[in-house]
Amino acid sequence: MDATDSPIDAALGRAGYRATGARRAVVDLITRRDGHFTAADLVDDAQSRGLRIGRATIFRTLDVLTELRAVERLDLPTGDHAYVACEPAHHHHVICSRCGRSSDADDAGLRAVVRDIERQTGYRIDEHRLELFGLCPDCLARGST
Amino acid sequence: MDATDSPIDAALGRAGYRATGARRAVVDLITRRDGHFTAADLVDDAQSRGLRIGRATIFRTLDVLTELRAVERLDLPTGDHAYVACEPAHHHHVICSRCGRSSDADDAGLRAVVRDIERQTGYRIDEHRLELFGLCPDCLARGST
DNA sequence: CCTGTATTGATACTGAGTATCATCAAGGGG
DNA sequence: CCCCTTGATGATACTCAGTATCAATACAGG
Ligand SMILES: [Mn+2]
Ligand SMILES: [Mn+2]
Ligand SMILES: [Zn+2]
Ligand SMILES: [Zn+2]
Repeated sequence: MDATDSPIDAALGRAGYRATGARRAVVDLITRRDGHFTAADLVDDAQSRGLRIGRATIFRTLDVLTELRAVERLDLPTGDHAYVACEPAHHHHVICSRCGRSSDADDAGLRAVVRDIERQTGYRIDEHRLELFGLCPDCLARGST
Repeated sequence: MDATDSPIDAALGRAGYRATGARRAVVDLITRRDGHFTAADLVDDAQSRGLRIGRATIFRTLDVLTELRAVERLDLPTGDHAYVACEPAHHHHVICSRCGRSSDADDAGLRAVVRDIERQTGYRIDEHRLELFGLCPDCLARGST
C-alpha cells in the first residue's frame, strides 16, 4: 500500500496524466470536503493548510478531474460554478440548498423521458444534465425554510 | 394597437416594473434573435444598431426578464451563460449544439422521476433543471457530427 | 402637466478563469 | 538507479463577465 495506490492515481495514469504532488494534494483537499465547493474554496483550503499550490493549478486540476469524472461541475441557481466529488458512472445530483451536501440519483427513470423528448422534438439528444435542488433530510428535520 | 401593447409590457407592469425604452429595446433585440444568446451578444447587437443602451442595463434587463420567465438562463456545457426566449410555463429546453436553436420540452414525464428521487433520497425537492443537448432536425439532415 | 421614484448609463471595481513562460519534477528507457 | 524528455507547475499579468455607485433622466399616476 503505497501513496501511489489510489483509484484516482490509477485513473490519471490510464488517461495519460501524471500523478503529481499538486494533483494528489488537490484530490486530498476535495476528499476532506463535505458538500459542494468552488475553486476558490480549494484555494482557501490550500492557503490555510500552508500548501504551496498555484491558483492556476487548482483550476487545471479541477478540469482534469472533471474529465476523469471524479468530480462533476454544478451550475448553482445563483450562477456560481461549484463541484462535487463523484463516482464515474453517469448519474445526477440532488443538492441541499441549505447545507450544500448532495446525494446521488440514478438515471433510471430519466432515460425514458429523454427518449420521449427525442421523439417529440425530432432532436437527437447526446447529452443531458439534471440538477435538483431542495432540502436534505437533516436540514428538513432541523426545521424547513 | 399601441407600442405599449405587448405581452411583456403587461408582465412588466403586473410585476411592478416600468415599461421603459431601454427594456423595450432589449426585448426587441431578443425577439430578432434565433437560438440562444449571451448578454455580450445583445451588447454587440445594440452597438451595431446604434442603440444607446448601457451595458449594465442589458444585464439588469436580462435579470428582470428571467424573473418574469420571458427568458430562461442556460448553462452551456462550455461554462458560458446564455439565454433563450421562452414562455412563462415551466418547461425545459432541447438545445442544438451546432446551431444553438432550441425547442421546448414539457415537464410531463419528469415530474414522476422527480417524485421518485424524492422518495429514494429523502430530500424535499423544490426546484429542478433539465438541459438537453444534441442536434436539431435541420442540423441532423445537413449531416451529423 | 407635476412630482416622486424607479431606471438609466458612465465609470470604476471585483473576481473567475486563462495565457505565458521560465523552472521543475514525473516516470520510462537505458 | 540515474538521465532525459516532456508534461506539469506556479508566479505574473491579463481578459472579460458581472456588479456597485451615483448623478442625471424618464416613467406613471394623480
Ligand atoms: Mn455523484
Ligand atoms: Mn422555452
Ligand atoms: Zn442540507
Ligand atoms: Zn441545429
